[in-house]
Amino acid sequence: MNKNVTIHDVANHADVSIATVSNVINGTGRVSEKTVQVVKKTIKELGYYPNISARTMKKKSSKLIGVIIPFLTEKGDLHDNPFYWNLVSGIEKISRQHDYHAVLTIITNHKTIDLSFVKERNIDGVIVIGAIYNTPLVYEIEALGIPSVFVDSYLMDEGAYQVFSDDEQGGYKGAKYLLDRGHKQIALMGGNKNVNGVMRARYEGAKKAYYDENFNINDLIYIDTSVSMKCGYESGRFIIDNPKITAIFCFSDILAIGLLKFFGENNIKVPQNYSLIGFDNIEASEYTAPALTTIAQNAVEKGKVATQLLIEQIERRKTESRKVILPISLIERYSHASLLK
Amino acid sequence: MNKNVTIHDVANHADVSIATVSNVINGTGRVSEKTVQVVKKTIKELGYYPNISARTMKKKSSKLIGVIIPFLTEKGDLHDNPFYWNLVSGIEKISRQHDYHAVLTIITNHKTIDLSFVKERNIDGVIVIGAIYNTPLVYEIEALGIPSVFVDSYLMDEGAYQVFSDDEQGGYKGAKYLLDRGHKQIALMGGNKNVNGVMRARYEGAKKAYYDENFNINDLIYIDTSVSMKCGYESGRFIIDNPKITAIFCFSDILAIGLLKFFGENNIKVPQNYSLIGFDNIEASEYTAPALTTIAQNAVEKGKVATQLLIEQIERRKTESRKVILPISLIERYSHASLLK
DNA sequence: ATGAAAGCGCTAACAC
DNA sequence: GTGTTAGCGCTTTCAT
Repeated sequence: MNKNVTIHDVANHADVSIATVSNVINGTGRVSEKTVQVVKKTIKELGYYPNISARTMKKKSSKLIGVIIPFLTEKGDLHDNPFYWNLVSGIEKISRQHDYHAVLTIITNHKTIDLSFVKERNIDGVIVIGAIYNTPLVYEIEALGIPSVFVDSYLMDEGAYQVFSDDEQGGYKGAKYLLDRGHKQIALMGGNKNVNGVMRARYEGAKKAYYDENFNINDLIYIDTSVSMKCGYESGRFIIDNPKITAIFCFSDILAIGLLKFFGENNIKVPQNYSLIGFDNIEASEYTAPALTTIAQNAVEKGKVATQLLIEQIERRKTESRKVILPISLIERYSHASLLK
Repeated sequence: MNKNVTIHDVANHADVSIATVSNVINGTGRVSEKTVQVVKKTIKELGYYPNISARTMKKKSSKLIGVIIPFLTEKGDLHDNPFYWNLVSGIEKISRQHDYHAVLTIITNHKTIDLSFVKERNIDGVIVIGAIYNTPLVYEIEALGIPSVFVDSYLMDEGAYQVFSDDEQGGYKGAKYLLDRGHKQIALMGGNKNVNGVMRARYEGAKKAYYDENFNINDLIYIDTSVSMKCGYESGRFIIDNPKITAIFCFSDILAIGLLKFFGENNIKVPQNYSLIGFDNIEASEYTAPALTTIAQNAVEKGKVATQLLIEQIERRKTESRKVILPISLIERYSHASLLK
């Protein structure tokens, strides 16, 4: 039972001063090799662990990273989107590698943002997921005056550190892929693109494909919904009510999975009756029937990159860039067909 | 720019001592109503936030909860199991409600368990997910000598605080449900039940159903695999190679989703050719074709309960019990059929 | 009802 | 190469 072993105990046992112990621990100052060994041995014997709170007080750095996840408390509990978990596990991994720890905070209600823990705990930097441009959360984060990285946020602020996937390219690729196969009347399905930058970027990408290929932009329909299987399911009605539509490009695999259920129940075949493309490439997208053609992004990687960017900021090392755009790719599976002969 | 406002600043501005300010903040001691008001006003004006590190040093309590998630770094990256995310969001929610913060730690390699952060950061208590009985992790956690709650761990230690679903009852219900419908040759599919208590409990439950209903226990097959869609898919071969099997009870919806894909590709119909039951009731289980009959458990709730139990321990309030078993229920959907006329 | 002061465990400037 | 010491910002005991 080594209760509360402090640097003093180590110093006493090793017969040196606490300053020397501190130097050994931090690799600072000049300490003879012999002393280093003695001190290290004593540390081990005594089962000494440095007290990070004390260190935090001196250094004004807690080695803590705040992860802020805003949940729109609407109907669709975002609980069920595996995307977050992947992101967080990427964040955790890199944090740990650099001796940081991740503190999770889920903000449920935008009206009562409470960022006080950042000051109270001397949080070194924060990673914010899916913030929305021109929103109190963004201002409050920036007002904190500490390093921050925004993921999937599409802030206009050029100075902000941001990480996102190449959503526009993804939207472009998906739409072009469909266009190339003879689909002209495409329904896009996603979250509110006026507010959600990710959705807007994907939408803009799809639109660009229409322009580039000289198709009529009016044939592009946007179904504005929430990102959940349920909403994907419920949007099915609209699609079959608009008989011109031949393909649907869901801006989330989650939506596509819901829609697939609706189609199944109504005896509509994919890809025979409709071509369907998803977005995200979540694991389940490979296991739908038919397996979903989708735009892949890597959430774990996204979390890792965001954390690296943050830590570089915190430690004032060179930061390669303020904005990292992760590549996406199209995974061809079996939910699409060509209309061409 | 209120940089580093301390209790001294507040005391100066309010023209009281720091002790009084401290008393106001903590609601301790006797302070006149008037002073309270003045101090509170000053705190607001100055934008003062108490420094938790300093408080931690005095009180030996950090208001930090460690969440420890062991990942078996095998093939199946557990990244993709939405279960964890639900659990964690439940933990985070209750933590925040009680002014704690959750620090995530994912232990990837059992050989190098590093729990030093618990001592270094004065972590008040830990929640461990899916630990395995008689394993170094468990000993090290218990050696920490701080409050802990084990989730889904099935430790034999009667003194350990534990939370899990009624897995045995779930196994029982699922098997009995199938038995009642004329299925005798049932394949169970799950993780290694010699090591994983959750799987063992579900298995024992299923076995019990066989006993209770006087069926031949030899007709119960256990397919030992890893919990991933891929493994569910790959286990399909074994099932069709054992023609007596008429029903499969997957101890995770994830597995059932994988198996469903195998069946689909091989033109095998569910529930016409096989009855299929899952476990967990993840959101996707409602969106498979056919929708999955499954045993439901509530991961968010599990996280919440575990956190409550932990905080009660930490704050030495009465703890109702050391072991909480959450109820499960059977959700009837469309992946099963009766063999009876 | 309020204040003075000790001390939590550490780092870092400075002295030796 | 090593030791002394002054805080970091707070809580808490003990005076007043």
